[in-house]
Amino acid sequence: MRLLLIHSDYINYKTKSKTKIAEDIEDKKKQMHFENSLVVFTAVEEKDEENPEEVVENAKKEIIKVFSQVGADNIVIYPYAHLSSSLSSPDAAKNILQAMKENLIAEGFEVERVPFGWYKSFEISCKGHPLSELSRNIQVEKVKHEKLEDEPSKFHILTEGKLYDPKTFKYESSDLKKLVDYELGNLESTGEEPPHVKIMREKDLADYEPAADVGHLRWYPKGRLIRDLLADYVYNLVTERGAMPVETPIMYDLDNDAIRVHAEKFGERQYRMGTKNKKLMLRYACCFGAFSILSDTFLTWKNLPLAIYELSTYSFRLEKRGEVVGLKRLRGFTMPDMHTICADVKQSMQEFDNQIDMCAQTGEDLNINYEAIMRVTADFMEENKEWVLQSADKIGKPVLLEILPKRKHYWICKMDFAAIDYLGRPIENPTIQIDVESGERFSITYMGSDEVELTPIIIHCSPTGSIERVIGSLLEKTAIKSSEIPPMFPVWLSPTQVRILPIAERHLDFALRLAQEFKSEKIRVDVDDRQETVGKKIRTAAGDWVPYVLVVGDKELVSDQIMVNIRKTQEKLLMDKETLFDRIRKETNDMPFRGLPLPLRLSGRVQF
RNA sequence: GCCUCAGUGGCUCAGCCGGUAGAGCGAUGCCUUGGUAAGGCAUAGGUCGGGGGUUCGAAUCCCCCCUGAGGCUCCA
Repeated sequence: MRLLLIHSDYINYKTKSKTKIAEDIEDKKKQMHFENSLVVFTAVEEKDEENPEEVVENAKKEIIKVFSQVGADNIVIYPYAHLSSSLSSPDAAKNILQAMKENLIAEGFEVERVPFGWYKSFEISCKGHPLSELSRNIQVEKVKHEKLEDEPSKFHILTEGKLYDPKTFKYESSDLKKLVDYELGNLESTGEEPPHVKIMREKDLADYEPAADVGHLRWYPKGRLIRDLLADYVYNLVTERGAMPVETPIMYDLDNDAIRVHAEKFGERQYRMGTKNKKLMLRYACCFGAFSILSDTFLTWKNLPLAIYELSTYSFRLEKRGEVVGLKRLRGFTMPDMHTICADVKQSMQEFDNQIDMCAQTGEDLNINYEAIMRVTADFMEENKEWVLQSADKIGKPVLLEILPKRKHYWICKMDFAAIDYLGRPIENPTIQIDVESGERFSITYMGSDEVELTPIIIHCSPTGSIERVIGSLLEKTAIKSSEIPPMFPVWLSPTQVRILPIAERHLDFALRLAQEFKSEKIRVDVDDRQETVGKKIRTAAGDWVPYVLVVGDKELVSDQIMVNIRKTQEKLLMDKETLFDRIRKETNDMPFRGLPLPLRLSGRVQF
């Protein structure tokens, strides 16, 4: 419910003509005048119908609160549809407005309700003091009868084809133990901030954008580079496995039934917007665009399985304020999202197995330890027990298995991979889900081998999870490992891979020529040409987490050997440049490369 | 959204039982041309998150709002 509260010197209105939904009224209510009134312009919304008692109660409290602050004499409830783009039915609105009036009268207030469903003229004089114009959004809790009836899930630890009780299982991995504790609600909190938040700002990767909504970030060049490299990585990963990249719009029309029903599964967590004639939602995943393409594509059984891929820059989820944190939980985030059309459940299970391998691969490539949770419905487990045990076993270590007594989402089987952060809490990253609802809902069909139209099964898969969470996981890991190795990114993701420090000004030309050689080897290099001491420059390079720092002075001018500081091992080694080229090439392997998005010379840089 | 805590130069923070805003880092300028984690001196920079209130006087006390952190809950 939306309220606009105006403390007025006076208000008068006059009914003009009826609309189709007009209520019958006495003559005296056709024209009225009130003085020193708190006028409550009210729009009753669709979601209010779920719990009318509560919305009336909450609205009453809010009105009483304002009333007592402004010192009005009476309350005028004025139906005003234009405050909302998702109105309730007229009957529900009339009932709720009437209930508001009666409840307020019961509290001893003088209340009048302006007729509903009439075209009216009105004149209002607003007092203009600070509290004289207020708007309120009255929320209702979703009625939680579903929750109450839910049987709890059963949890097991699954390893080498056998099930164990999570409470008594002997954990070799402390990460898995932490994940299980979290899932079963046994995790005690430390009350600290996850370290990645500070690091992402200190290292000029990303920051909160105060001019946007909560949970939307600005990305500086270094952070942008890492995002792009990770995006390139996932793109290569999925296209090599046959997925076809597409790009789809970020907003969808809620008048489309399939979209509305799918969107409603997400409830309040959507950004809604509208134009004059349309109600729109911002996508919270790529599903909408992907399904829309697939339902318009003619598919036959020979095409399946078939995968399309999109990197959602951005997906939007209106997470609750207290849930939004650093890179871990955002309202605008970037998610690689692949949808695979499978002929039937059996084929989807084969694909699911392949995608487990792909997700596990990302953990290895990014050097992040993932613990896995497999979640299945009881029915699915019963029918496919052998397969579930085998698939989970592909992880190569114990996984947590959740068995849901009833299907309550669109999936019957899913696997989630989580990294564990510095504070021992999971960051959910890759995910695979077998979806048995969306094919039908979005009218996706394919021609079977006997020329009958069939509905496919769809797998959702994010091979890395959101890009922001991947970066968050990498940063958390640096904090966890900082006692063992100096914090740094993998070399292929390091914004500066090699930094050259000329000792004095006369070495600058040499340093710049050397830099060009690294550049042409596709290595991101920069030169610290600032008028600072070597000690200071070394310190700055350490702060920038540069993997290789080269000091060049008089000796290097006359020799092939360069003094190289290696961050990872803390060694200082003399080597020639070809040796270093090889070393970096080996370390960055087949990972994507992009050039340095910053000035080559440190003296030309700005601080963000 | 609810509960708890916080917001002071670009950054990290001190000042907070009311009485003219401080430091370090960074920035700028000058000196120093230096071989491995902060060279020296100087200068600039703040409506103390915003609004309202109490007071002769508010960074400091009170109220509302905004932003951030933690928890609850939910997720990629």
